[in-house]
Amino acid sequence: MTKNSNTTERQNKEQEILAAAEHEFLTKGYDGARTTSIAQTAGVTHAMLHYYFRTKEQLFERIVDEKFAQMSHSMFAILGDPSLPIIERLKGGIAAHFDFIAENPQLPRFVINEIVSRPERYEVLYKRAGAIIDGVYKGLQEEIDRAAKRGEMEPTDVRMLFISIMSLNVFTFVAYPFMEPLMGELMADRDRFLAQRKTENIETIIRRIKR
Amino acid sequence: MTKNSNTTERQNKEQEILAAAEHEFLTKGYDGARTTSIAQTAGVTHAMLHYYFRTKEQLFERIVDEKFAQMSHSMFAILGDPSLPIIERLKGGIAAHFDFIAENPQLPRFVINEIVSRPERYEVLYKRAGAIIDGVYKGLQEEIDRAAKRGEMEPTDVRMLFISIMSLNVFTFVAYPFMEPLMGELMADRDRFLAQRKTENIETIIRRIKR
DNA sequence: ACCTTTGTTAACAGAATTGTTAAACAATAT
DNA sequence: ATATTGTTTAACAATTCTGTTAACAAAGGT
Repeated sequence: MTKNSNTTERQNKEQEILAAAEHEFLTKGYDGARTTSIAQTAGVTHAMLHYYFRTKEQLFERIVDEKFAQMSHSMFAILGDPSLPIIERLKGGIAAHFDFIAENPQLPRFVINEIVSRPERYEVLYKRAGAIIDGVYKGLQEEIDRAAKRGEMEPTDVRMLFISIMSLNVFTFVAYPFMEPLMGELMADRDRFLAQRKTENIETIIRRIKR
Repeated sequence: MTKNSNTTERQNKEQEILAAAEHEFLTKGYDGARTTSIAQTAGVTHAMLHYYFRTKEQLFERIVDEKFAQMSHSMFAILGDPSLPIIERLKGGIAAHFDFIAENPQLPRFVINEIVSRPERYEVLYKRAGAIIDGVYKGLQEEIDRAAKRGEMEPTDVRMLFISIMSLNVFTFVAYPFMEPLMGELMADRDRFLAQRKTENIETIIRRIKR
């Protein structure tokens, strides 16, 4: 075997472990996850898992970092395309956010659970994030203020608007397993339901802000 | 000591354990919860906890049963007062639902996590719940259809409407610890923020359904 | 060919956690 | 008073899980 195929194999194993860990942590959380189960899914002995990632904690942090980055990515998606008129921009932003969460449906629940169970850990991270978000959203707030002055839309607090958008988009996925058995045929066809839900969420928000 | 004061003490201990267990399970989940920690919080030895509730599993189920009942209660609150005109009825329903969750802010996250982590367990429960909800909501759907025919509101699918209401109301609390550090002064005064959020959610839904 | 580095395995150690038990203790009824 | 029933405690058993170690294998560089 050449050097190349070897490092590839090594990377493969690392990736296998990471993939298995992602699935395990996202479905069962840190406490419910078992390193032996992750190793088994990845097709390696559990000693190998420790060889590659030292501890469960460190493996978990790799996943957490990735998921926090994705979560922040998803939130920025709401901002939409600044070159579009405000209403179109928001429509696009809501849709992009929805699609992103649709591809990572377990993401919000995982991130929220993690924050709830160990808030201290993320205080530093949050201080920075809060400042960044503050700055970025300020721009949108100003554009909204101008549009409102022109009478194109209701005066609106961006932060409240964002909470509403996230509520509508995120809840659909966070609560999916809870709602699905209660809703009968409505949710039977997942793709159809999600498409309906996306337009519904856009419609709901637009009606809220259009004058 | 009389027989009475004795049974009272016993009930007190049981209640103490249950209260401690509720807090532990709701904040940390089943896997993260520790029976020793519950016992300590309740001020009893951990052997006593086993004496009263046999196993962690059984103690957990006591809490789950209560929380599922509360969750179902909260959802029925959305139905509102049938004697009111439809718009007023919905306003009241949304507010009642919001207030209920506000008093049990950890409830939805707990119930959803439980369903996600062991769906099999609740299949039976769900079959029944699905049928009940189906029947109850059908009445509201008919009233909405009549109001729509009279031109008082948009034609609306009750189930979609319910998902939107739950999204807006529930997300506020599920994501509270996640959003709070990001939102600066907006969420600094919790009571004020919740009051704002409640009227915002009502306004959002009403605008969606009013013609 | 030899040595070093890296990867792999199996067995095991340590810690934490749930659950049990036997015996002491308290309350009550007869 | 005493038997009975229920409650409490402390010690311990059993299991599960994470993390380590020591021996071994493979590969690469010199």
